[in-house]
Amino acid sequence: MTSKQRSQAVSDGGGSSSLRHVAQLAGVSVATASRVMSGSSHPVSELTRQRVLSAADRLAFEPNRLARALVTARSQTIGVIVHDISDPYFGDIVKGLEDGLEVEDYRLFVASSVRDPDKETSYVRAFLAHQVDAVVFAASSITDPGYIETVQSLMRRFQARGGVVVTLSDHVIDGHRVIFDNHQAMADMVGYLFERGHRSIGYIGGPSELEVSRVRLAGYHAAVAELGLESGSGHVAEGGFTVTGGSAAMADLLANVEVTAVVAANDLMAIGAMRHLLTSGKAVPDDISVAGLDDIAIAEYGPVPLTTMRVPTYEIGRRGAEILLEGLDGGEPEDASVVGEIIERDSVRSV
Amino acid sequence: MTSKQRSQAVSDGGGSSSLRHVAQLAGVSVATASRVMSGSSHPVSELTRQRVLSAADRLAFEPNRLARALVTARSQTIGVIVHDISDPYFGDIVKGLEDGLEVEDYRLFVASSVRDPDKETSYVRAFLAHQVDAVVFAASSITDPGYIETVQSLMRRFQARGGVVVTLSDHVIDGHRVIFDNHQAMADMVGYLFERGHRSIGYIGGPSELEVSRVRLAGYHAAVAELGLESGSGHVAEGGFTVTGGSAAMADLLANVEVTAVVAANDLMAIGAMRHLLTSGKAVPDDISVAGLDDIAIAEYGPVPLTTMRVPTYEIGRRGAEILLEGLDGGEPEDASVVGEIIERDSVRSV
DNA sequence: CTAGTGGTGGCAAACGTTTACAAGGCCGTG
DNA sequence: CACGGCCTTGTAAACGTTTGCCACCACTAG
Repeated sequence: MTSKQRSQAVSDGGGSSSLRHVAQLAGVSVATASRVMSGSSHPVSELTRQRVLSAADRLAFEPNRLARALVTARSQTIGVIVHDISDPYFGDIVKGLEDGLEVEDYRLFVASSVRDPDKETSYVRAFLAHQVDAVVFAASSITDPGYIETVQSLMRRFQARGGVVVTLSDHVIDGHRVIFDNHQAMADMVGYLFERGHRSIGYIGGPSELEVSRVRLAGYHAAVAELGLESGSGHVAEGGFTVTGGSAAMADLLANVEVTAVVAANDLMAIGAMRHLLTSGKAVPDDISVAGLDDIAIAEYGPVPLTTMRVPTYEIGRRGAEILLEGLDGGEPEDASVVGEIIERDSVRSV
Repeated sequence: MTSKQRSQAVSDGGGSSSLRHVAQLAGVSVATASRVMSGSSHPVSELTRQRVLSAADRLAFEPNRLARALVTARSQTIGVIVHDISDPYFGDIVKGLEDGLEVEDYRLFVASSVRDPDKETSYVRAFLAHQVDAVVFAASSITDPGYIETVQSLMRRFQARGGVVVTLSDHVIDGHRVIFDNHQAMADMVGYLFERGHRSIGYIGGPSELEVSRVRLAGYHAAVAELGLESGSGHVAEGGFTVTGGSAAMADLLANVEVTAVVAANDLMAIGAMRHLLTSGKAVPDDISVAGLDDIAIAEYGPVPLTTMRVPTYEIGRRGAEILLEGLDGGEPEDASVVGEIIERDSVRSV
């Protein structure tokens, strides 16, 4: 035994031990130790198996996943891109992913792009460098030509060498998808208001740079047209996807047209709209009804409990995980589709 | 050139390329290629540097971080344990960590323990197996003896081999800390109510299994004693850390004692308390003032905008990142400390 | 003209695994 | 008694990097 070997053998209580130490202690070859620790299908006698196991136990051996990944070309890690992890919308999705992936022992890298194309591509690159087995885009596309081209090509190469990619929101990249139909959701919400007797329905839209804003607005227009409702450019106002954006847009709307109901592109804006209404002396829903879309946590506890449509974020994550696992297994999973549900609370009344 | 080599050289547009391909294309050794790609201090002539760079570019070479980590013993990854990533409280912290770590190019593993000791230890083990450079406990301790012992010993070994550990919430593990003084925060909030003229202040507490509940309750008691306020067992009620928990506790409190103000262990419970008050015909703040603690997003937009104390979650993450970086650099960073700030909104009035 | 020096480059080992291949022992069968 | 085969184990190469050590070259100085 060289002095180097001795010092390692003695490191029992200190640093991390390798398969070599386990093998040594058990009196077998590294190969054999590997076979029992990795659950290989290669047969090992019960006696030696026990010896290895107890040696591993005594050394508190934990296999080095990096080394394993290097040879198996499977890292058991997955990269997730979100817009912003502090946004519960994405938090829920990530949670769903986590739960769905847990059984298979995958670890998640999470990165917030804050909608910056450069950041996002750099994160994607980093994921690839870390040899993730899959990357999931939880957030919808950024509409930047350079970004799209780069990520597109990166992902193609990735897929060519066996990588799996799944998108959880409207995205241009090709990969497996779980789809929430924002167009239909908004149209349904307008339909719901129509059924409650509303005939003049205003729309408070989000920033047009975001794919999801456009899709939801299109859903509103489609429903209005189909139902033959009043509409004109005065019926729609835009603002940022925030409470203050919603307030401002509500003010614009009020200045132009008379409506009995308003639907907002998301709940935050709906809450802003309510606040503006309330502070300017109008009652919700008695004077004007307000509906949102998303069903974020705040929705239930706002100034007036908000009627909205729940988008099943957690479930989106779960389904994403299923698809991902199937893809990783070499299967060709079908895209999943997920539907919303209108949550009736107090901000809409029948007329 | 063997056929194997050819097929790899040709894989230009397909799979990922290794340093060997780059070296080959540039007509240099792998060692030299490595030196330019890794920014080694070993000198390389400008000419060959350019040759390597352009070869790397043509092959879209991206170094394999796993292989690098194996030899350098630095993975550039960090494991983060939270209670629940869909909880914006933790989302904010993680965001802060992300932002603080971005410049140094670290990747984050995130895992939600959902306060399950077994899950949490298994995640910690997994992080170690993936050779993270640091682990951060964003969530406070789970009070389970077996859990504590296991994690304690795991972390000691980890630190012994150079790993960095930082805790962002009351935690028993030793490591670097960023501290938010929950005791003081609650005492300050009681003091604030006192200054507003309140002399009979009720307390709505969270589940006693959680360290943070106990600490905040202790802060309340300390302040009440120091200020010489009315108090008795009737003045405090407990419930889950949720809106419904807050409602129920509020009902209990009302049954036992008369108060002019109530402070809740967190904002969710404060909102629950307000809802109970409002639905049972009492006005907030005219009949009873309500204060919370945390300043979650909902706080501002609740039934009545909530007066509360902001705990600077994002900043906690940022500071955690700084400490972590310093520790990784071999330094001995001091613990950081972070303070709250009372946010005055509409739920408290002076009497 | 030779020896020393400094700047570049390559060889090969190492990190901790997995796994193809081969080899040894033992048993049963012919 | 010899041979084939199965069961178990070991040997060594491989994954893609980094890095210690050495070698080479061109200069410069004596």
